[in-house]
Amino acid sequence: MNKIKEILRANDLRPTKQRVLIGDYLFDGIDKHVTAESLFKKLSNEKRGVSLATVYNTLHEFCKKELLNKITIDTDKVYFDTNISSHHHFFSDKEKLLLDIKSQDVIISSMPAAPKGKKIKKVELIIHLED
Amino acid sequence: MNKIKEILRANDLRPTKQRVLIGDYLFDGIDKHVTAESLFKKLSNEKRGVSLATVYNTLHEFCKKELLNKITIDTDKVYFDTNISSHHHFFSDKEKLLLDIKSQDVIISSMPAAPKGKKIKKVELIIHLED
DNA sequence: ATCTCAGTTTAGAATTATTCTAAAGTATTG
DNA sequence: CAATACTTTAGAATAATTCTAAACTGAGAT
Repeated sequence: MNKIKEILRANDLRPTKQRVLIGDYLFDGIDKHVTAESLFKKLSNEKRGVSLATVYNTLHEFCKKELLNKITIDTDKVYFDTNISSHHHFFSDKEKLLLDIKSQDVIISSMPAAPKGKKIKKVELIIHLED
Repeated sequence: MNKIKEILRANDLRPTKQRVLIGDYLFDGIDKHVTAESLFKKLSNEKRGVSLATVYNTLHEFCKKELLNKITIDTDKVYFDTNISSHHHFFSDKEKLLLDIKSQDVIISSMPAAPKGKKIKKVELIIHLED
């Protein structure tokens, strides 16, 4: 029994070869930050490849199903985080390196109310680093 | 005496027509969020225009001199904030609307230490909104 | 004022992540 | 197995930004 296939079916996504390949890599139990490009390169080594378009499609589908967390911190690349529990990030602008912050390490003790007619979807704290 | 020229000179930037025009608009006392494109359009109405390349150059120079705050919240546009005091933002992903949060409305009572060899450059809290 | 030159502006080309398109392939259901 | 709706894919299209190299200009020296 392939865990990924279960997950895909549970989310109304057909377990195609490509999705299983991508899912197997992303959800192997180790938290990861990937970009479309990094994931594409990683999987190009596999015998059966996946096209870049499919990598994009799949990342977006996984995001929509909340299997991945999209992080837009940098203008020229979108990061996807396999850790979907609430947590924040360090980001080194120079190396374009994204690091997790343990959730207990940040305490936000006061937050504004959302503007009228809006709800809070997500709170994202980014600590930019320099040398 | 033109205030912008003073500011430019104080920051080792020659007070060219274009920089003065841009500075006059940006630093008129009213906090603003602009993108290169929005600023370019705004200034195109003026009699003497400014090229898009110059808008980009100038925004980056102003950022480097810390006259502006760069906000990268969205993959496809960079925002520049004329309010350089420490504060946070709401962002509506749907309308791509950026709103200031009054600095006293957010209290971060616990923060992690920076990783070894790094310093904290900037702390950015973004509250994503939905309807 | 005029000259000189480093600093600046500019149009247009180049770059690059991402999205789109439409044709070919495939999983699922009956 | 056949029908069909969902997927994948290569390559084109898009769009913000950066680059390039030529023309222009501000500021100090003469």
